[in-house]
Amino acid sequence: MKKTTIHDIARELNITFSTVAKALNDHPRIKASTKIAVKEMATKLNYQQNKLASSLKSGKTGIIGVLVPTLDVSFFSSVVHGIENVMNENGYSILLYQSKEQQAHEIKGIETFLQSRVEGIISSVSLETTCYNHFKELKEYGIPLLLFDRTVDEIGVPYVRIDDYQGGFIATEHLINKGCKRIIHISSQHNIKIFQERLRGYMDALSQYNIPIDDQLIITGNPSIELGMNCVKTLFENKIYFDGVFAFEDYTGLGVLKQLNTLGIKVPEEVKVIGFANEAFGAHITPTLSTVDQQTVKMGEESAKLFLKLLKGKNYYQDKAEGIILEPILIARKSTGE
Amino acid sequence: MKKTTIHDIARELNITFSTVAKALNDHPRIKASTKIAVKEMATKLNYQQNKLASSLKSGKTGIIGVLVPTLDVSFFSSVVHGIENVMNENGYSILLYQSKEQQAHEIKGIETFLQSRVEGIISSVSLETTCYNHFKELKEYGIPLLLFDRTVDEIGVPYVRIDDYQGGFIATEHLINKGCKRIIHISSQHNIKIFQERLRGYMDALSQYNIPIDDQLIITGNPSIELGMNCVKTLFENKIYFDGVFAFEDYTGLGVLKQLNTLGIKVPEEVKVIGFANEAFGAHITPTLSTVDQQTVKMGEESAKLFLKLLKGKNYYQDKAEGIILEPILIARKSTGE
DNA sequence: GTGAAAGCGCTAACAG
DNA sequence: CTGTTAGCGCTTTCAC
Repeated sequence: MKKTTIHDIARELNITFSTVAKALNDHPRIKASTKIAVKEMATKLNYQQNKLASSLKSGKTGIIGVLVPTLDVSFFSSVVHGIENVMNENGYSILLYQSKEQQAHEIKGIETFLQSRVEGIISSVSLETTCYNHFKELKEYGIPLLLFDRTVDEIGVPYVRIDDYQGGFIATEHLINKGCKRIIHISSQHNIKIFQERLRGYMDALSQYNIPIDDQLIITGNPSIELGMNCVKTLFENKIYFDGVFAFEDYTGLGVLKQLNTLGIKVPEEVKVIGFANEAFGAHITPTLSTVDQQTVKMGEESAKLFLKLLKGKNYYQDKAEGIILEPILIARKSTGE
Repeated sequence: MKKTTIHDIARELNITFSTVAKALNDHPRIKASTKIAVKEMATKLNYQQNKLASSLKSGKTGIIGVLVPTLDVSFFSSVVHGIENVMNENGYSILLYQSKEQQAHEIKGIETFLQSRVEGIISSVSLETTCYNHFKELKEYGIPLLLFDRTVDEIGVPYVRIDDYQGGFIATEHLINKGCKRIIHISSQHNIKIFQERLRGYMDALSQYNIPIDDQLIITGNPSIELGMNCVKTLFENKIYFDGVFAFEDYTGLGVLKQLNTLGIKVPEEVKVIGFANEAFGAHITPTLSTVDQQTVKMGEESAKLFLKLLKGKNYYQDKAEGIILEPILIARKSTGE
């Protein structure tokens, strides 16, 4: 069935389509009575405005591209949830793309967005991205870009993330306060700023409390339960003593708990463990896992709000990129003896 | 900066824009040399096809609307993850909308999709939807619609879901096999088919094993940890004996475990518990929670595949709606004594 | 108040 | 092999 257009409405009412267009857009110079007539006819004919046409003409699509590594990780889906909420309230729609942690997909996603003439892009950089030209070009083209969580300074665009340095610091400090002296830090093997910041927070906390930094105690790998398990196994086999573990994300922390349990090492009595991200399972496992909350939904909402605020200003790209740093929140639970 | 169009390319090359258009679309009657020249110029000028214009003209947007209650529940985000994967591989983009479990938002979402001229909609019905006209109209308009998980027969469109009856049956049967005689079922207060089917499976399993159905043992409420906790508390206070609980979803099952633990009732020795959905936390809590897996990512992928298959046929809406029923998979863990 | 007309950037006949 | 032409459905001056 053919969709009805403003021409159909015009024909029925014996007026021109341009009058119909104005009536539907509540143009001030259109008589109230014809506005009513037009709108009645519109609903009668099931008229739905063709946004393709109006966007083509007006140059505004009302669409924001959201590019994330995957939706199958609660962190990202929560953030997207927050983004969609705010964007939706402000009349924008979300075009969704998953990079699958691959640079090639990221590039394709941005290309798709450009072709769809999105009014801006909100993204979190994939782990395997090493070259940022596809993001930098957006800036040159004047397409608004905002990065959240996995931000990259070099790109120089507005950003929203938590203070990962602070998060790493308070997590480590918490372990120190609970009496830990030899604290393992498990981090990422990837060159991702947020993980490096957590590491920096870890090191500074140790320094501040006069605990020597031991390279043996810093281990890297790919975020996973297995990583946590393997770390503990290896440390144990190499007879490296430790009494605290700060894992850069909760699944790795979970692996640590599992392996400690397998080895019969008591948590929190012998070893205390803290993760990062406040994944849903942490509050329900035994022992409950201490962690650092990243305010995911809020991160999405703040991303959308900052984006819209900048969009409403004259030029999105100011002299220096504005950003929001959310506070990491320590969630102390049983795994650190709370 | 003004976006470059085929006219810009044409001007640079002293040919007409229609030749450029054909060259870019690899039209057979265009000389190889000019195709090369055009494509080189296109990349040189950073040309990006304007899909708004091409969609407007061709009537094909390559966009699918995905309407789900929320992304802040891992079930839905996993399914959307699966949908996006398959759609992306097939050259489609996803326009995302969350209904927030409200009929009004659902209606607005569909309206947005219609205005954006999506080529179809994949959705899961909100809990608070009582009137399905907004979905039925899509069928009348000939807009392809596919429902997953929370499907509604009355709407009469293609669907993908698991066999919830079977899921309810095997969950209950599992408890019976483990020796339970008085099995609580916690279900939804909403009139949602999938939950009613789980209930039906529960009742049939009891009947088949000659266990009387006792209305006292069937409780309804809103899916949540609190629901599970309150159910156990109430049963206990009313001195209603039970030795098994089948919760219609995992969070409710988790609440049951928590409250049983608080009351000092041993799981699985005194009471066995099984949930439904295989949420991420279930494998990591203590005791690990038995559950029924819904194959979420596969559900998304199958939804997209069936949708695309029907779309490629002559008419999407056949005589009778085709559907895929995925098999529920019993995940037996410690909470049922596995 | 309403109408006429131009044009957004592209596709797809049809003409040469 | 390339060019001409007519729209897709809308927004937006400018005229009346």
